Amino acid sequence: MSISSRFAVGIHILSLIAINKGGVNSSEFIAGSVNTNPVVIRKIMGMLKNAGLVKVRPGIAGAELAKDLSGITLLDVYKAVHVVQEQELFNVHDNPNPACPVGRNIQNTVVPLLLNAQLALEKNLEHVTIEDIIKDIANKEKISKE
Amino acid sequence: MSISSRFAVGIHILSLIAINKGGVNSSEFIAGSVNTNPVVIRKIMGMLKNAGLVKVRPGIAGAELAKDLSGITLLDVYKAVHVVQEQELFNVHDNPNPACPVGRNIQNTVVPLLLNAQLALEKNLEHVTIEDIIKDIANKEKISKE
DNA sequence: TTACCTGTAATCAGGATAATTACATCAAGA
DNA sequence: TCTTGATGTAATTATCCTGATTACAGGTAA
Repeated sequence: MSISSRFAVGIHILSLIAINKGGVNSSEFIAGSVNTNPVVIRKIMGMLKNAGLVKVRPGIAGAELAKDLSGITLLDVYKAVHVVQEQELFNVHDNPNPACPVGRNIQNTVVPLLLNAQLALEKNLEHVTIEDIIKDIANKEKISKE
Repeated sequence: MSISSRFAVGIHILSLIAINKGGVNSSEFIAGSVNTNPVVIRKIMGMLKNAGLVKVRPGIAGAELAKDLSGITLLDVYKAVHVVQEQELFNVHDNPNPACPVGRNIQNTVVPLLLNAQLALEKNLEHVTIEDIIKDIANKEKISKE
């Protein structure tokens, strides 16, 4: 099991739009940087648009950020691209045997614990913004030029 | 995307073995409580055995815990049943374009952040033991009898 | 020997992913 | 207005994982 790369691609897209501000961020241009098909980019871009992170219009080439860099967290992206259903990171078997003490209690016992773990993950993602990513990339570029 | 229910079933199995201590925990018995096929149980049991959490022997009915209840954490179970590959909860697209400043840095920038989030999840699981689960089940049973 | 268990390979349907083709729709310039 | 080139989306495909199931090899004890 692995969380879809849509998430990482979403981060890539937003970072690229931010860094290439002024340039024309068409789906083909972005696909070239991500190294995938433009349709894949447009699909993910649609999700980012629905989440209010990005402005795109049919027929007009290019995309812009709809929010300030520092106002977009990785959690925003994660939720936007629907890589994990709400409260469903962990799958729990259903229909355990109600005639068994373990069977009839396991769900109520385990589900809150797993939700808690999922929450810990998501809280962590909330503390990083696209601005942080951009700064890190700029930093790495600077270092490599030295 | 969803993390395989093997994890929840693994917890179920260990809890059942603990509570039914003294009884014969055959794969068929456990399957009856989980409500699945005995082969599914045996496969997961094999993983729990490889991880040193459980003792089972070919030909002999029943399984026992190989460790103390309080010494088995949810993280132990999670790792035992291989629901998430080491350091691969998040999938990152490969071969981004090295000719692009974002493309050539995105992996080195994003991977550590995602690993960090995965670690937050796993740390959380480490703080809960099978003993906690058993106590919670016992508690819920007691309440429901009142 | 018989009966019953564990271990495991093989198969199957169902669902998700990522890539791709095809096409409808829209906007702007010649 | 017509052409060009972009976005939006449906449909298809190969690949992979899951969970259930059948089948059978091998172990253990009465």
